[in-house]
Amino acid sequence: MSSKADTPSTKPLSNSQRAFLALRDMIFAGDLAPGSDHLESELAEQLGVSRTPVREAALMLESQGLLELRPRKGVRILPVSPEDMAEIYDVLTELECLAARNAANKGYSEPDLDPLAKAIEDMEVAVAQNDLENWAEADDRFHRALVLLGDNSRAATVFDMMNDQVRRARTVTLFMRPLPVQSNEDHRQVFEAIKAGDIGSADAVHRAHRQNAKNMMLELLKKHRLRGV
Amino acid sequence: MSSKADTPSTKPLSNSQRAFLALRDMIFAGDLAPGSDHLESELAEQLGVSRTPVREAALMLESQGLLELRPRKGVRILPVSPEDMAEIYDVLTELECLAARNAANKGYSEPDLDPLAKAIEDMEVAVAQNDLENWAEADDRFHRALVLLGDNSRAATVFDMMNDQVRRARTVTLFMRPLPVQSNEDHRQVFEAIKAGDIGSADAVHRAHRQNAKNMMLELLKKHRLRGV
DNA sequence: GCATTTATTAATGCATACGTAAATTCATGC
DNA sequence: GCATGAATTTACGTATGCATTAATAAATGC
Repeated sequence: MSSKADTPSTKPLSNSQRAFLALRDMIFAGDLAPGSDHLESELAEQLGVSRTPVREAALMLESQGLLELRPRKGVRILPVSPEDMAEIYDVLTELECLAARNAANKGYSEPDLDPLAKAIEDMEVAVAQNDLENWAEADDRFHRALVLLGDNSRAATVFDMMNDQVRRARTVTLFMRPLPVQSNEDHRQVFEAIKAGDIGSADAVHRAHRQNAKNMMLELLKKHRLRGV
Repeated sequence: MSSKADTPSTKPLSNSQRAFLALRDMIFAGDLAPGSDHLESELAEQLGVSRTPVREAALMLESQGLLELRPRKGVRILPVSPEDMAEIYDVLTELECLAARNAANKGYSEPDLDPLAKAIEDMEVAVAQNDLENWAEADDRFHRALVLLGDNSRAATVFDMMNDQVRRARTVTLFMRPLPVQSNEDHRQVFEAIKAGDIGSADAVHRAHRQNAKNMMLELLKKHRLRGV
């Protein structure tokens, strides 16, 4: 599951870009554990390339806040503490609410909102089937579609960065949480507000939705003593 | 003028980091013009290092949105269109208002707010002396101090990135704008709201302040036909 | 004279080599 | 047995070299 739009055009990826994606996936999959150190040379060998592309990938990942280059200690996968997660949720909330207001303000027609509608449907089906994995995927899709409708590429880029970290935490906490019934109701309300062009409501409902998500996540991290995800 | 906190500790900067700072400054100073292309080898020669640190610096600058690496065309300094600037201001507005609310909510004592007070004073002196350069510097200081009081390191990092771009545009437009008298009044109101712990007011006042700044900047860019700053 | 193909150039992406400085091990003195 | 200092290892930062391939120029055919 990649956060960037998967362009179907088959452009030849450079080794650096592949290393970037590979390392990112390894971090999300937990193959590179939070807090762990890894030598550039080891990673290079694992990926079957020289140190150069690994280093370049590491520099990019560093500016995305996923790891840290520490001279002579290797790259350190940054753990995300509950306090970090609170920060991340706060930023996400602002950016998504900005998007929700912009979307409501633009007077989108129904087809434009299809991605939102589809994601909502999928979430409802998933909840009915008790399928949390598919729910999480559709939930992610909803939030990203919302941000795209906000039509602010910089907000979208920052959203992707932050959302990556949430995804990482969610893979750990997904099965600890109750069924997201209220969440689905929230999404529908946000959708209706945007469709109706009700800017204030879109912001308010989505803000409350995100606040709940934040509290839920922090509760889970606290309850299960997950201090560095 | 660096956006990162200037740590007084004299740590030996690597060539890559120096190249990063040097290139960034060259972009802000206009030595590397928006839209211009530059070969890695040229830049390397200018900076007196090999291509490697230049490349690493370019990668970092790319993820900050200041330039773009285009195979065989060199690095391209990204121009910032008025539409881009609108996006940037919208993101900045959200992050700063988040900070203003958080700051108001924390119940800071007077000494904590000193950086804000000092910046406001300096701005008033600068305006009285018709010194726009010093005003801009103090204004920047105010906004950054505000974000720091918001106590969200991720928001601060993103703020720095976006604010860099505004600074670049402001060096061009600074002397086209009227004296920022209203702006100073706004700052004082934000300060008072934070001191009083009035979250709603801090958000509302600062939001309006930022909206004005955005409109002013966009007007200037439009009026002077500056389509790629 | 124009289009198409071939040859040349040149800049990148990447591997590799190497000096340097940190970290570790070992040795030595007390 | 411990601390201090010397020797060694090691990982990084950076320079360099080279193969690849896009871009440009040249050449050929019609």
